[in-house]
Amino acid sequence: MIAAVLVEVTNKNVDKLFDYLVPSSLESEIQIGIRVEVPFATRTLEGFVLEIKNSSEAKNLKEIKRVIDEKSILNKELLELGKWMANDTLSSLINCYQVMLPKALKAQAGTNIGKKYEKVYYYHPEVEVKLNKSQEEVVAAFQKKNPLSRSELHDFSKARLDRLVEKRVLEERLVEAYRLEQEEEKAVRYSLTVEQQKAVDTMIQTDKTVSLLHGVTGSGKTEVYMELIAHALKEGKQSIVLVPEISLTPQMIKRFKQRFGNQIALWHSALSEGEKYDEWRKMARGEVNIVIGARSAVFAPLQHIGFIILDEEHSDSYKQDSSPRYDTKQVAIQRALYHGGKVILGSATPLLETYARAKKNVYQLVELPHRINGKALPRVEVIDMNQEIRKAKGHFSLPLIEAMKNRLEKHEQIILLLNRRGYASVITCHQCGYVEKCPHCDITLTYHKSANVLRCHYCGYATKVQEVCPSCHEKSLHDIGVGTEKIEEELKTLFPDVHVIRMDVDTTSRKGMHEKMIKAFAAHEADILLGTQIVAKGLDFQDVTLVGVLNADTSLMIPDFRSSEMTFDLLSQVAGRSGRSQKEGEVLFQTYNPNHYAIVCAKNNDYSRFYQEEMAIRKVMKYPPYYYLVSINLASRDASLALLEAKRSEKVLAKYLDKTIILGPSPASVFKKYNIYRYQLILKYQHQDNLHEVLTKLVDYYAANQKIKLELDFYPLHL
DNA sequence: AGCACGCCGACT
DNA sequence: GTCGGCGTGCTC
Repeated sequence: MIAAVLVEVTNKNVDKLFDYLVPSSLESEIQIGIRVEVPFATRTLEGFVLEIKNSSEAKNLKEIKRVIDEKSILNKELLELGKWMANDTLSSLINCYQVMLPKALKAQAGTNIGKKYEKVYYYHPEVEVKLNKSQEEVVAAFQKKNPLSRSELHDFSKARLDRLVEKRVLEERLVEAYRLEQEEEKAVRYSLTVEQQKAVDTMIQTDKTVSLLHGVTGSGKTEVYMELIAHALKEGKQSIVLVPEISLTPQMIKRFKQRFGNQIALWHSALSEGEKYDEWRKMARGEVNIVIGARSAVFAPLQHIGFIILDEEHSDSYKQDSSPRYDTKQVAIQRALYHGGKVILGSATPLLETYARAKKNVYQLVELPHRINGKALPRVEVIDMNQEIRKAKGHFSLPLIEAMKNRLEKHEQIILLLNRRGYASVITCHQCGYVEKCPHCDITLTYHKSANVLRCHYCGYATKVQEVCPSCHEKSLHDIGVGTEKIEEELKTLFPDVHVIRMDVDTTSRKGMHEKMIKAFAAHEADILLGTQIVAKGLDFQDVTLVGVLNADTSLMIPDFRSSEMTFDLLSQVAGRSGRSQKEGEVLFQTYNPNHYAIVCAKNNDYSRFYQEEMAIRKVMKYPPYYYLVSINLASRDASLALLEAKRSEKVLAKYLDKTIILGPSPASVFKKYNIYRYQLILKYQHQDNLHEVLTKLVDYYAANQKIKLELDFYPLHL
């Protein structure tokens, strides 16, 4: 018997099958998808058995050393999914398998993450011995339940139990346990509105694999998801609910537990590797029917998938930013096709591509245009900072200060958003908000201090930094950038007695801090929650009646073709944080671009107009959804070598890709990181049949090159 | 990836 | 004379 093994080494050169002899003693244990230990050159490696056969082309076969697992780790579906992914992203197969598994189950020599065992005591009443009073007390505990775990016998000391074990009245056994206990919540029923019920029915009945659930904030998407899951359960099918990491809060999980009790497994980065291993086994053994998790939960080893739901489907967290750069949506679709299940994409502000597909009837479009409590969305006002800046106190305009005063007097709460995205290296006019854009790519130029130039990191266009603003002719072009600390200081001057919670990457990076701050604010321990992007996401505070965005435009200046879309998403989301309960909410956007469509549409909660405006630009500028993008990065410690190879690649690609627009080479958005320099090529195309073939050749060409690393991204969300 | 093999420069 | 630099090639 011969086994073809894919070894753990993540390198394109060894990303192929190696044949090994299976010693007869191991023949009964070997299965496809199981892990084995094999000799490989001078080392011992782990790998997955992908084929079992009787003959081999290779000679001098070595023997498999050891079989690691009792049962196969990768089932037929996951094995196929990995192959599809490797081909789809042009990354190594072993990498694709590894990314689907918890560390405990990756092929990786040297990791040792074990199962947890718990001591369980069995009571044997048939054993006839004399017991004293204390021992009778212990035995009495077994009246209701037998056996009992050690934790259930917490009241009794080890010594006390040991005596009974000696007498053989009790028997100790070690039983496999899970680190995360299933706690039962009491079931809460939800009733759906007519609109929600209609959405559920449509998504169940449609013959399309993918549905887009487009619902305004507060339209009750979560109840719709739960109803779909319940429907699947009735048919004996399981579901996966994917959420952005940041939304995976205890409150959110609680809602699902209240409805579905202990049928849920969790999957997110805060779990320890041991916990992940346990959750994975619960899924693989069919002990749970629902998996809630972040991106990689899309690989949950469930057997009968009914629904895969992607909440906040526009979130960039669904894109893996290292190899394999898979798109969670594509993986979900692939799995749904295999299982005959369905994919549900939910968002208040769908990704432009998603909405375009729904409009074209590729996806089923389902709209939830109304808030569940029948309340109107909060009133949004745009404050034109061009007018207000002279009267403003620091970063606070008079209308914002007034509104804050008013709310504070009523003891209502305020959220302040400091939009810090794209904060780095952008030159802007502090008088009128002007930013210089690339004439070819329509993205903000990045400031390169050393050469004192502004450069487009898509196409490489460069121009000298101006002294005077071309728009308002004031001499006030500066690097942008305000931090939350500065704003907090200003707040203290404006409102000396007010309690502020500051939430940004710095204050929330410690584990559990994010959660703690949210709790504190919910408990009214502060009047103002000041933070970056993080405050915009899905938080639900009853007493918040004012949301202020200090600088709505900053994200408009991000050097990325999605900057308008990101701004619209952010503003729409943060606006939805105000007036969640009975009190009426109010939202203020401070901006230098009061007439920009992203801001106007967010103010009017008008997704459809935003969609039209943005689509027109995408069409002219040849961006998605009209064109597909591929980003190619060439990285090296040697900057000039990276550039040279990027230029060579560009020539080769230009020769073979006749219908593709090639941009660059240009310095990548993060040009230098960890002393590695990166140049970027961007491909834009609509139809290019040989694209995969040509890029495969390019990948293979650089696979052997130690000095250059080629990174390919077929689904770049950002460039 | 990691390691062996092999071919050229500056040292105890 | 040898130690060690890294370019090349191989791993069932």
